[in-house]
Amino acid sequence: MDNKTMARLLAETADLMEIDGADSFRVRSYRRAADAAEQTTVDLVEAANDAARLMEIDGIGKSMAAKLQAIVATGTLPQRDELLAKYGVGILELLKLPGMGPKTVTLLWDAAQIGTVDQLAGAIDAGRLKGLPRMGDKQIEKLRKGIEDYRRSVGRFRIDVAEEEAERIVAYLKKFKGIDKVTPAGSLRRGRETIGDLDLLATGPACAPEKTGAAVEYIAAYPGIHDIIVKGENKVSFHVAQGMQVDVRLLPSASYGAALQYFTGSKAHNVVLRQRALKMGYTLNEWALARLDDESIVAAATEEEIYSALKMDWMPPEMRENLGEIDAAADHKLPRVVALSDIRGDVHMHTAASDGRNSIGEMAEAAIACGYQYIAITDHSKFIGITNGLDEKRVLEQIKQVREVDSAIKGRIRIFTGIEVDILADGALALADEVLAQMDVVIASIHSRFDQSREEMTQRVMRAIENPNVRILGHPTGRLLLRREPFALDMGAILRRAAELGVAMEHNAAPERLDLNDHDLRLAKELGCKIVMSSDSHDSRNLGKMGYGARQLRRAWLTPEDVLNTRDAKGFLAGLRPRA
DNA sequence: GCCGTTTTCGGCCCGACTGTTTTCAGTCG
Ligand SMILES: Nc1nc2c(ncn2[C@H]2C[C@H](O)[C@@H](COP(=O)(O)OP(=O)(O)OP(=O)(O)O)O2)c(=O)[nH]1
Ligand SMILES: [Mg+2]
Ligand SMILES: [Mg+2]
Ligand SMILES: [Zn+2]
Repeated sequence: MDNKTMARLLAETADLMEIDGADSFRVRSYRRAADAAEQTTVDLVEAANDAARLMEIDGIGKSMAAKLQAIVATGTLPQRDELLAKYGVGILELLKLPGMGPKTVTLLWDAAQIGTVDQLAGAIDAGRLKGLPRMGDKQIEKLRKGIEDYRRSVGRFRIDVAEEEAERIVAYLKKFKGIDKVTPAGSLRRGRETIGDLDLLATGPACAPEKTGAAVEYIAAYPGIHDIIVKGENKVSFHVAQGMQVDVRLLPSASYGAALQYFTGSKAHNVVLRQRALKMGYTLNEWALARLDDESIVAAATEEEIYSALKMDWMPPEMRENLGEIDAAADHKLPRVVALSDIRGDVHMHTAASDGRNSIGEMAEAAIACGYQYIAITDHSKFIGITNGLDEKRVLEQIKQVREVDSAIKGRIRIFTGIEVDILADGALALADEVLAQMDVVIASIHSRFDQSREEMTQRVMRAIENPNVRILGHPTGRLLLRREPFALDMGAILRRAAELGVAMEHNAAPERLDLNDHDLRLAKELGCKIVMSSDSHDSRNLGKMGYGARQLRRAWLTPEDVLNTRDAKGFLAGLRPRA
């Protein structure tokens, strides 16, 4: 049992309760608890014997704490089991169809004994839906298309992929006279590692009420469109050929701040912010913040004005996940989170000596162009499955080469020696200790045997960081976004020990990794671990591309002090694990 | 079911779009 599974059980229970006709606020509290289980840094299994500790988590009360304890003890939740026995598992998938909500699921179940997607598809083909309440021809066609879209849907997208798509669409939209500004919002603006859809805010005179007709037609004529989902006066939603959904929202320039605030979200942040507005005698929507009594507008043009009228500091979009930022902003206690521009060096990169493309000198020149003060050359160690990994002899040669280039470059940048040494299946390292001891930056990483059990993997990493030469744990979970799951690991135990030893955790900023993720970065900070953000470049052109990584650090509320490579070269080395 | 700068009871965000609704329900952002 783990937090993620517990979150899924609670979310499924919420879905089932809603289909079963439960009170909607009660359903909402289950959804809230599911989100809390997923986002909390408390290990729910560890905390299960302490109800008071569970109840400290926002959204977990007395009753939810007891349910969490039951899940840990038995592996299931009786409520969920009973409802599943009544409706069958297929009902959960049915609810996932676009356009399908709890009311329609209940109708189909009561009136036509439909409880799975396949049964629905069969009923549509057989014409069995005709005559059901609220089931006209258009509604039935909508459901048929819903099944088609669901079966074709590809899920979420990596943020770099989403951003590229967004840039194409933004460029098209901006060409329309009267659309002044197109601002990406939603999870893309918040910097989430994956993006469910693109949310684009269009503002300008052509987006003002009663005047949107031409702009809407122009948007709907975007050449990349596969199909249009909805098209109204104030918004257009469509799929592009690659399957990504795009929501374009049109609002007048005077509402820009309220609109951007709304469309940036997150949903949970919006709901709490709107509740705060109500308590203060205001109402907040995407058009404006207005007084409840005479409906006069208090703020609308900028986000700063909205937050300020709510007696809060403005905060970066990355922090808007309802994880304490509303209270912090109201108390004027928001931390100054780290920015990409704070980064002064990059200490994980490969050269042509192993599987990179460039020489040491080329990497150094590229780093100078990025404005960095130092880099470390960290090629792979010799290991099965690694192209061209360095053995002890080649490592020693490379140390010499690095020192030569470093002195030839005459202080324009500092080049540290280093290695990305493999952690073998038993936790030993792939290079001899005497050699590792001669290098500045020793990153230990796992590139093999991802299938080990949680206990084996935890022991393996523990043994590796106990080696006094290891100064950074590289891409600690090994995940590849949307391709390979993180390996099973007791992250809390690793981070606690790493903090004691002074081993820094890497945030690998390659967009397919972003490892550690935002959640584990928050946990690392809580447990006192230092972080190093690195590009893991295999090509000099990728140096400096750590923007998505910086967004993850900000999502974890990390400040420059938490990130070692915001320091100068001397400070960076001093922040690493002390050498014996 | 959760929660408290009026509350331990009585609230719980707010608007756009679609369909068959003759006055609004359902779904989604
Ligand atoms: N007030 C309010 N705003 C919402 C609600 N649902 C969505 N929003 C706002 C905040 C969201 O960030 C924004 C875009 O909605 P999306 O469904 O696209 O969510 P988001 O982009 O955050 O995540 P995603 O990666 O697309 O799954 O719209 C809601 O129920 N109430
Ligand atoms: Mg979105
Ligand atoms: Mg959206
Ligand atoms: Zn690696």
